[in-house]
Amino acid sequence: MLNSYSSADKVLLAVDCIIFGFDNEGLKILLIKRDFEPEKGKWSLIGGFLKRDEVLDDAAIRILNTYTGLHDIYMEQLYAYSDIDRDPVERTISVSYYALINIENHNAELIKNYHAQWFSIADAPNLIFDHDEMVQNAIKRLRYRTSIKPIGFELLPEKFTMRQLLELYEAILSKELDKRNFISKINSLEILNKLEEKDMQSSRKGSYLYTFNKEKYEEKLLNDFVLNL
Amino acid sequence: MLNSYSSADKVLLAVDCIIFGFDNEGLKILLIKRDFEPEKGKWSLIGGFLKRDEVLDDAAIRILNTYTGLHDIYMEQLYAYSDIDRDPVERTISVSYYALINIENHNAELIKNYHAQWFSIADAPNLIFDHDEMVQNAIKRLRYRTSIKPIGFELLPEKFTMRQLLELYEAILSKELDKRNFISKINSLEILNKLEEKDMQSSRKGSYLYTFNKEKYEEKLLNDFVLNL
DNA sequence: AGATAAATGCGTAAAAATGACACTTTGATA
DNA sequence: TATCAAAGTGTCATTTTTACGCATTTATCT
Repeated sequence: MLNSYSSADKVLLAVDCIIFGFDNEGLKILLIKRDFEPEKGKWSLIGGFLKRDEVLDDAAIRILNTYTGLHDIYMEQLYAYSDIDRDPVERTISVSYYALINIENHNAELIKNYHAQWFSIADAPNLIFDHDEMVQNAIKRLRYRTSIKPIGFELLPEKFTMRQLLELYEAILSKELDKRNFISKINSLEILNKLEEKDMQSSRKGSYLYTFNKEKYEEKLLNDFVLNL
Repeated sequence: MLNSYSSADKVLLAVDCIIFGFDNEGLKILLIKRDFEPEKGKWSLIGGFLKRDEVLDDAAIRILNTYTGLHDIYMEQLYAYSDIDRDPVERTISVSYYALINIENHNAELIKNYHAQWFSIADAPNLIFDHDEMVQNAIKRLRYRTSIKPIGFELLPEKFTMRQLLELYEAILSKELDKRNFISKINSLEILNKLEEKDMQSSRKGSYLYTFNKEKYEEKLLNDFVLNL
């Protein structure tokens, strides 16, 4: 009985996480200042190596937790990067994962302790290796996802205004949307609960707060649709 | 200067290729009868191991060539599969690639010598490991691709009839399409050249042959669109 | 009390896309 | 020359999308 493919080469397999967040200022990504060589002190995606007895999805979760304290984050696999010299130390293939999370919910404190930091997409620093390319591809995927699945549950606070949702979509798609049409399209998805309560920060009149209807939201997640914004 | 990440585990990295082809009979995939253990003699995707100094894209090309003699095939990366026991011999992560190719152009002879064989999607045998899952995901991706990029250049003969193109789309999407609407939608893409020449096999009247307008086709490949069939 | 500013809600006209549908043409064959 | 089988071709009603307009509501600011 065969117990190894002896002639085949083994390589290091890494995972890098692109974590998107959103707040009043716009779409952000979570980066860390690398605390080991090479490129120590430079900004990078949150990454680490796959262990021998670990599934990639789990590795992504573990690595994210190790560097940020974040847990219960659902990430999706994106792409495997394999340029020979992408990591100058040793041949490493890296599989990228991405997630959307709610910045407020996820304890800025903890992230701080771990030296992770949010950056606006627009003015993020240059990243090490091929991480900038990974981020660009992740943004592309995020845009696509936006057109076939509802987005927001993961990125907005529990209660949010229509304007916030609109601004989220505008930030992801990086284009302006007509408020009236946007509202009626979103309403037609039937994934929101309108609350009695209003947010009085934003204006004198105040704007109604909404929450996501979790059940309907998840139903929509299962069955792709086309959302034309 | 650091020259290894000594504490990290190394793993085998494989590539598996899902090769789609099309002929009068419909959409097919190319499989091989495994000539080594484990699962020797069973049907499987065309796969092999990444070499230490090789990029994944190149590995896919090399492996496909090794087992089928095919060359100059453009493949796209799909997904990395990493279940712990997906390969019973040794921990192996596999990255799947897929391609569309023209069955006729690619020399049935050569494929035969290499023991590779075309199977209709519908009645392909069960495959080893997680290869069935890989195929299902590739079909999903192929359908998606169909809705945002033109397809056919890779799958049809140089000259083809509208009916052939229609049947290709029907095979990929596995649904019937209205001939008249299909033709006008395809024409609106402006990627076809209508020839003077007719194909007289198909009917007494004969049907016009078309070729792809390579330039416009590739322009469309760059800029995604939405094709609603 | 009145002005203000933003949110909301209703509406609609024009443009675009979708989808359903049927008859004519053609060349080979008998 | 009548028949056949497949190719080829256009119209129109409906729905969806888009781009706006505008009157109303309401808490606050003066």
